[in-house]
Amino acid sequence: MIAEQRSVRDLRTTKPDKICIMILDSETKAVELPEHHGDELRLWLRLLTCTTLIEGEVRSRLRERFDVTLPRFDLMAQLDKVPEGMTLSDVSKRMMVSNGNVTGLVERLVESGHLDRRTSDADRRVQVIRLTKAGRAEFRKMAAEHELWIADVFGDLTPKDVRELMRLLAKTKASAQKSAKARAG
Amino acid sequence: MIAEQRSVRDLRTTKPDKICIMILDSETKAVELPEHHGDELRLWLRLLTCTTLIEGEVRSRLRERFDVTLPRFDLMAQLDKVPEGMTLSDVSKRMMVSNGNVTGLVERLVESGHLDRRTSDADRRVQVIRLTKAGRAEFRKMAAEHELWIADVFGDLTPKDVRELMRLLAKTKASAQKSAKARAG
DNA sequence: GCCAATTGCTTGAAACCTAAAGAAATCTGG
DNA sequence: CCAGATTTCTTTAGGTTTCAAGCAATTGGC
Repeated sequence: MIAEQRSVRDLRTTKPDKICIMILDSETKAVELPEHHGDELRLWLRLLTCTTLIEGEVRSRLRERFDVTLPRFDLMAQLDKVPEGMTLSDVSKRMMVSNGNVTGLVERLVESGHLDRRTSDADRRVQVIRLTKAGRAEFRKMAAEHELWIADVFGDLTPKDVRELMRLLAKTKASAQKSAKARAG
Repeated sequence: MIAEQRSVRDLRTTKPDKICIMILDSETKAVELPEHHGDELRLWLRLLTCTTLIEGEVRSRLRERFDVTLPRFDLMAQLDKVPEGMTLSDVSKRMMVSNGNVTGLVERLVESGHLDRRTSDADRRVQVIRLTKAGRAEFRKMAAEHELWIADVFGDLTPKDVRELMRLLAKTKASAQKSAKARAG
């Protein structure tokens, strides 16, 4: 079982099982490792730090300026893109959160008048939700500022940096999806 | 109020308020926008997608293999780096979560025998927490597999990709911190 | 038509998280 | 020394989140 877990893609080409890799990192010092995965781990931690940092910043600003939570904003953002509305399942897939989570979130947003919810005629299991007129207006106001915040957060990156990051993150996403699929499927 | 919010770094050097920027992006098509922030927004969404994807994957595997949650794993990871222990405030700063959050998290980990907690002699407000022997042993086991999962998740990236991502994310982090500080400070 | 599997959503329990307020200990400038 | 500010941690209230279990509607095979 563990042996299977260890068949990491990195090592597929190396045949023996006990190879030691000698790494000379001029910036720090020489390190010797049986398997060299430290870089990926550091990369992951840095990715996580960036996201957490920015997410916290956006969360604070949304609360300060509009007294709204990030999940609500995200849900409204999804709906803004599709005026004819979407099902709860669609939302949960797009937001990458659990189904039960969306139920509660939608409940509160319907309650506050931002969302409109109706049972589908074709399939009575399905709930279609849309932004109300008021909900859409409020979201647009928030979204406009939000875009400026984000631009500011990434303000020190050159256009080239942005393009390069986009490219590398696309590659990362594909790699991660492949890895997730390999485990589950 | 809004006017203040609009002083985005990008635009600081431009004096008039209604400049239109003409951007010729050879890869896509010419676009004309009063302010060009769409790229940053897309970048942010992609960053968030990557992190959410990987985080979900790690969360699943931790639960499956070790029946442990990600926050607990993260907390133990922080403590593993500092054998002599740290204060709750240290932990909350490092993990970038609220103070009250750490209180509950630590409570449960002390309960389950993974953590050891004691009041500091020098300052009786301070609680110092450390991994117990059992806690450390269990963490090391989890960490070893975790490192392989992460290597697998980033498996399709070349070493050069990894280096470049590290560099760009470092720049992103610095930019985001500067932006956050400018708002708060 | 009928039964089983699937799909869409809801519910409930436990954990996680934040912001804000509060309690206790310590520090600091008279 | 001592009152006020600060620091450290806990508590509280309100949400968010996941997972698992469950219900209801639909679909597909026979």
